[in-house]
Amino acid sequence: MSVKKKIVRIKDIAERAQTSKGTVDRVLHNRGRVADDVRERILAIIKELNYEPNLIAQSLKSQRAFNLAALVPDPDLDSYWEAPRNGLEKAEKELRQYGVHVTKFIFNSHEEGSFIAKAREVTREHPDGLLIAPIFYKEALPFFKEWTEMGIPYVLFNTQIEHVGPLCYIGQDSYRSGCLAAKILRFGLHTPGTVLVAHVNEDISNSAHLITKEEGFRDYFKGENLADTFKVISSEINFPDEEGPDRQLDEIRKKNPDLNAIYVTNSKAFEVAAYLEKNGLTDIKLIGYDLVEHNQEYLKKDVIHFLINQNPLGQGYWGIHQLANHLIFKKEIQPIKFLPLDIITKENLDYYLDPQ
Amino acid sequence: MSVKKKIVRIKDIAERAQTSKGTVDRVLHNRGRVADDVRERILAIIKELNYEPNLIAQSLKSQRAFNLAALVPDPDLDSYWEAPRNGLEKAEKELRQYGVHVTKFIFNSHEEGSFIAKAREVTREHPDGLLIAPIFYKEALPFFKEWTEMGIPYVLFNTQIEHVGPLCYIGQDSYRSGCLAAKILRFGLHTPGTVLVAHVNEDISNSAHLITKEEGFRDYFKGENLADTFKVISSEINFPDEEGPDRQLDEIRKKNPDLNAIYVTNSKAFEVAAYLEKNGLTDIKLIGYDLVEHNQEYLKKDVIHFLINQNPLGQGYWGIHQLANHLIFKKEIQPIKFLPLDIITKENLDYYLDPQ
DNA sequence: TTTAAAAAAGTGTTCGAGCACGCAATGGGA
DNA sequence: TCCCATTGCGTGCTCGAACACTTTTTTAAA
Repeated sequence: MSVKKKIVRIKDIAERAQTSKGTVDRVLHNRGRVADDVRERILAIIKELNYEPNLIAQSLKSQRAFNLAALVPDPDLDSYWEAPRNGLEKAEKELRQYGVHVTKFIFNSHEEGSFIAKAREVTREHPDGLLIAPIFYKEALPFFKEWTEMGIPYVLFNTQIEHVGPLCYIGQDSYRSGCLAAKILRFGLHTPGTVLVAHVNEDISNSAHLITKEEGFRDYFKGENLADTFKVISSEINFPDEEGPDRQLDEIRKKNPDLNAIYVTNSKAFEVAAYLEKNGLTDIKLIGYDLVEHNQEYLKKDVIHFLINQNPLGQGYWGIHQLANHLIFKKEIQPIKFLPLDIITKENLDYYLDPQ
Repeated sequence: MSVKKKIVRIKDIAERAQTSKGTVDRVLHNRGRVADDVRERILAIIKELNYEPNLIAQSLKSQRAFNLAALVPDPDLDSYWEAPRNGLEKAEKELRQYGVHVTKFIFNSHEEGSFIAKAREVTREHPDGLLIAPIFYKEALPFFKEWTEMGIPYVLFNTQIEHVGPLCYIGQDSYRSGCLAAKILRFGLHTPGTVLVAHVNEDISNSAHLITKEEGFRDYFKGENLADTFKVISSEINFPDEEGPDRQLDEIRKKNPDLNAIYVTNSKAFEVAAYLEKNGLTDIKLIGYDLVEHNQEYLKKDVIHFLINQNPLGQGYWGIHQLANHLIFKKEIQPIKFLPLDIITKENLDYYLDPQ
């Protein structure tokens, strides 16, 4: 017997309280102008009937526009940023019904000045909410203060920054991420040797999360009596576009002939993979991050053995959704939303490329 | 300059076509009684303006109730089925606004008769849609025919059955799943030896997907010149609750002293793990499926090295959503929705336990 | 040409919540 | 007593789509 569930409406409450829906409405929204005894009676009935507003009718009526801003690096300069853009566009599409519109402010991920200029633009725009990839730590700080004062909620993603009062952070637990990388490499290491942590083409001073990854990685190899078997070294490998990492890697291999695994802490594993392939180094295990096209190629060729997916698409997607949850649906927001550490191989790659 | 994005309404289309919203409505719903030339004009305008109906207004108006049924095994008898239940309850909660209500029909996963009885109940109830875990292949077939005739769309999950005309299947690609398990084990295997595929406490005759997993697993070890290095054997290991798999596993080890890896094709890896732990067999690699509690324990103790998550929660969740997409939102449904093959270790387990 | 039937097109109400508006009752000051 | 401000409360329109209902136009038969 499937009985149709009764929905409690404002009108029902009004009838029961022998008053009108206008009055109930005023009580619900604390708009005042209601006699105390009537308010008490209405509140009691609301509780008794367990009234829950019909979100559908609610959002149909309100129809207000929510202008969100997204401050993200240019995907044309670093293809890693394509995914967050797709994610936020997907969320925007879903939420357009609710009046959400996202304006993108694209900056050059290699120039602090460009970031500052775009951040200023955001301030001028005065959006209802902001999604930001704060890859320039120092430069971003004063803006956080400003936006907080202006009452603009902002969601951080990709790079975790503590104590700046964002609505929430979306991304990975960098420390755990390092542990996981270590665990996987260790599972595939058959002989004692040296393991390299490589920070490729990234300014470490602005990227605390890469350091955190290294910590997690090193701590794993410190535990479980692995310290005697494996030596962990780390290196910043920077080079201009035309060159490759060849010179630096040659040097490292000369110093450590027993090098048998490399952990690349960002999406640039393909640079190392190209080097390994060129030199026929098939017995060095390689693990890196993110499903950018070049990484996928080498993953399919088994030059890169595993990739950890930071789910950049999900970061963009959930970032916009968190803002919507806060602004539109008035939901409580968890200050940290860690996304899963997805382990990717040739065999399960497909499922992580285009979500549903 | 943030211009408010114009939303295209039926009325807008009507105005542009110099007709009334009633006519546009008839065109949109193929209700006929519209002159051909007018219909053409309206369709052109709909395309041009890229009209998308406002789902909010739509569902506010219709307010009809959708009674869905879920035919699933009892979680109290096999805790694996807790997750699908949670998933479908989560989906139900999200969709309650749209009038969705899910009635659960719980059967005993060890008794065909119980399945048949509950399936009959479903038929009697005549729901608007059905989500079903068809673990009893032979017994389910006649019901599929019946439900098709009654016009009840049904979504299969967990077990893929071909050619019965479901709305869609939700679950994993079993073949790929086997390949992946092989790939991971092989990555950790340092010495030649024997690899066991174990079907634990499951009636193979009713579980084609376990066979498919084994195929994928074997094919991986056939490729890449691994056939000389590793021997793959398989075995059905069945035992009553009080006993363990000890006798059978002892025997297998006696015949294959070089056994160095075991692949359990269902969620019962913990049974094998208990055996390995008891006998101190720390150098046998073990991989299995699903995050049931016992598996988690042994994963944390590193007795189980990896688990592949079949995302049973997601299966329940998406199953209900697919029905809703079909019934309420009239979306085109892909006949197969493969869920990702998530690789789980101790380090990333947390992120897969409670979704978002 | 008239007329009825059929086809085509237009109008108006409904869903539940939000909010503007307006009316009635009360109170205080002159 | 009159006037106006304040408080309390009710009415009615709106959002966009769905659909029942009415009105207009066309077509075919007499």
